[in-house]
Amino acid sequence: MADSDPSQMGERRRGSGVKMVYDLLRDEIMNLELAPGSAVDEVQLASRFGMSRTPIREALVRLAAEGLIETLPNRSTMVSNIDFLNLPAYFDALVLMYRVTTRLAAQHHRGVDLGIIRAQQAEFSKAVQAQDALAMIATNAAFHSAIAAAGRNSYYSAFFERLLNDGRRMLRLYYQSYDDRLPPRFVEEHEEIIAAIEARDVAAADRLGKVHGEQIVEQIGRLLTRHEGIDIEL
Amino acid sequence: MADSDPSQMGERRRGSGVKMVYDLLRDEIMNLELAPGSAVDEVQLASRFGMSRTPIREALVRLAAEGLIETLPNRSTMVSNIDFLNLPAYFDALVLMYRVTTRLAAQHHRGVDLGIIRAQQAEFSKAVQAQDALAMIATNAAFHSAIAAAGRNSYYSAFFERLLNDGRRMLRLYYQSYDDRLPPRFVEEHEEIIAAIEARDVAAADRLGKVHGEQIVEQIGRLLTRHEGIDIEL
DNA sequence: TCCTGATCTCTTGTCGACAAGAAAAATACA
DNA sequence: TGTATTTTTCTTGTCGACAAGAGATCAGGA
Repeated sequence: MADSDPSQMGERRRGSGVKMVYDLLRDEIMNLELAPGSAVDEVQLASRFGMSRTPIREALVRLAAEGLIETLPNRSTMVSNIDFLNLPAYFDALVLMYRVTTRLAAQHHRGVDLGIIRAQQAEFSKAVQAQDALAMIATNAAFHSAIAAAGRNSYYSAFFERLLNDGRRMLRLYYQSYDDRLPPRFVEEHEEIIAAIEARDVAAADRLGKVHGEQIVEQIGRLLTRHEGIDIEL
Repeated sequence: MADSDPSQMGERRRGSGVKMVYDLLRDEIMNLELAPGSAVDEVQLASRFGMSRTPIREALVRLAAEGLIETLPNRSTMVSNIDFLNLPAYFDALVLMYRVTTRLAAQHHRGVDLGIIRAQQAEFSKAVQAQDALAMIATNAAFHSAIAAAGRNSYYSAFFERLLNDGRRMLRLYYQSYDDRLPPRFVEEHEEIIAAIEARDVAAADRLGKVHGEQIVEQIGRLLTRHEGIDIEL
């Protein structure tokens, strides 16, 4: 909330400014520190970061390309609202990508991948024990991102990553209202997923990915909407 | 190829410049009028479009966000190369999205959708008869985009659209070297797909989407790489 | 000839200033 | 008091200029 961050005010390397602004705003938006619908002012950001509007603008253009902010021509820029109308569609896509990425990881993972996945799972487990909702959401996403990376399909990875990021805001909203408790079952399910991947058991990976995804959908979606559930054989 | 387009040089509405540059460059890149690897110069574009570098830059940032151009820091900007290494991954994703979008269209399409889809199919058929490869690629993509839109899942639509756009460059390359002939079978398959959607036959839509996707993969992929083929039940 | 270092050139990255567009505020008028 | 119209204000969109980085070129020495 400080007007400016002194540690960032010194000499900056040319080109680093946009990335810094982009990363920071992205985090603030996804963690709901910047509320959906709240205004994003270029000059304000410029003075906050001690730079001109040009690099700020570039960061905003990138955020807009990802759908995280919206611009009203000539008028204003604001943080995108969370689209609850499309929630069933979102859940369909999410569950399918859970399945596909887990399945591909079982097929294509190599030596280093399991170590990375296990490290993310350790982080996730730690966050669950600490009841830290923000960390749970972030580490859960990182865990599944690592699995997607092991699947060696950059198209799926990119799409999945985007879905997870979109979901972070909704999940945050959910956990905010339910007091940060999350069933330890998720931790166990993660372990089962890891085992299936390690055993290269594609069918099990697929099934576990589906169950795990639907688990989360159940938790969040039941209250908000009737979920249809696509039933597709891969 | 003209240095500048006089019809576009008059008074422009504020904000329309970026869109125009973005759309045009996007088209030129996807139609291979701008070769992969070729340089993209900001000042050159600025003089070509009769505007300053700022709006050009914004358009380029957006193209970069979509992966259509790549930026070497402080040095240069160029049209992205086509990634032939990831072709199997690309085909997997493409076939899956063919299936998913066709299937969802069979489930969720409404009155207006079929008309739009049929219109696109008519365009496609016309392009095939005219042996116009560029038009075939574009109208085929539009046909499947229309189907995806009828499926009412914006996450899938956006992802699929992106895959189709990525594919346009590869397809163009392919047809360039094979003298623009394309089996009329594709037209028939499109008809079958429309019929399945209209009949709300989800299983048939799924199967036809898969077959149709694999058909295209076969045509293009066989020469370039061994295709693995994901076999997943939806 | 080949390596090393300085200089040059070319493109991008950043800046401050100004203009345009749209909403909000203020004013005029019945 | 209510409404139409003008003015103000606030934010974004665009511009031209300058600086920095990184390769390319060139000069000098072995």
